Amino acid sequence: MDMQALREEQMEKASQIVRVDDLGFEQPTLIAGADVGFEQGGDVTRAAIAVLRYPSLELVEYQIARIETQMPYIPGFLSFREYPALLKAWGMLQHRPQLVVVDGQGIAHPRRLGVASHFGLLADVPTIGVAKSRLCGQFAPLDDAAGALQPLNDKQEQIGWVWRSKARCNPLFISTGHRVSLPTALSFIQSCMLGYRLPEPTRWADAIASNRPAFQRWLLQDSDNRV
DNA sequence: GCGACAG
DNA sequence: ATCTTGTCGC
Repeated sequence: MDMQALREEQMEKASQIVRVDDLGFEQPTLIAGADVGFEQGGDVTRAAIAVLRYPSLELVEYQIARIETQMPYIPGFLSFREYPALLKAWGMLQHRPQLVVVDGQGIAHPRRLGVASHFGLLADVPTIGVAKSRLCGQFAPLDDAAGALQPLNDKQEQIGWVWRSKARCNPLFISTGHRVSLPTALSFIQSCMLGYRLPEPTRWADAIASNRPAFQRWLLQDSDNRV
């Protein structure tokens, strides 16, 4: 693959990313979490999108899309590996979320186009990037207490936040995906917490993509409700 | 040249 | 990311 061409595509699309609030709603009614996993040694890419009601944060719908893996994982080029499956899952949704929390960086990326930004631009939906580790940028030492916050900076500009969502847990890396400002990205994620390290949209998407016990229990309860 | 490096 | 049991700490 032509890495230089991908790099230029990133820079071109990054210039289209909207970093200020252009949400299209006062308070959202439906939000979503998106996560991607892999099967069969990496040959199959699986994207899960969970739709939650806001602000109650109950799960109302989920979709799982599976496609043949298109690209290897290369740091800085994750979005090209993950967005095709994400777009497929997005197209399968019966509900239309007004904002999507994507597992990965938004503009906290060397060329300011992490997977959250890339997906948000292609789907034309407001997105926020929530990553579990750092890709680039620097930040001051973070206090141990839950709620500790530091700006994530790179080349004289703030590209995100480092936020300890829970005590004794590694911090989250939160950044603008698309059509959301940095302050809004942080406060919105803070309004999606229920006592765990990860915000609910991400937590549900992760549980669904990995078929976790919490998701299996929800499936049972849901089938009982339908009977 | 060397180290770092989302998922 | 994924492969996987027990184990340490609150």
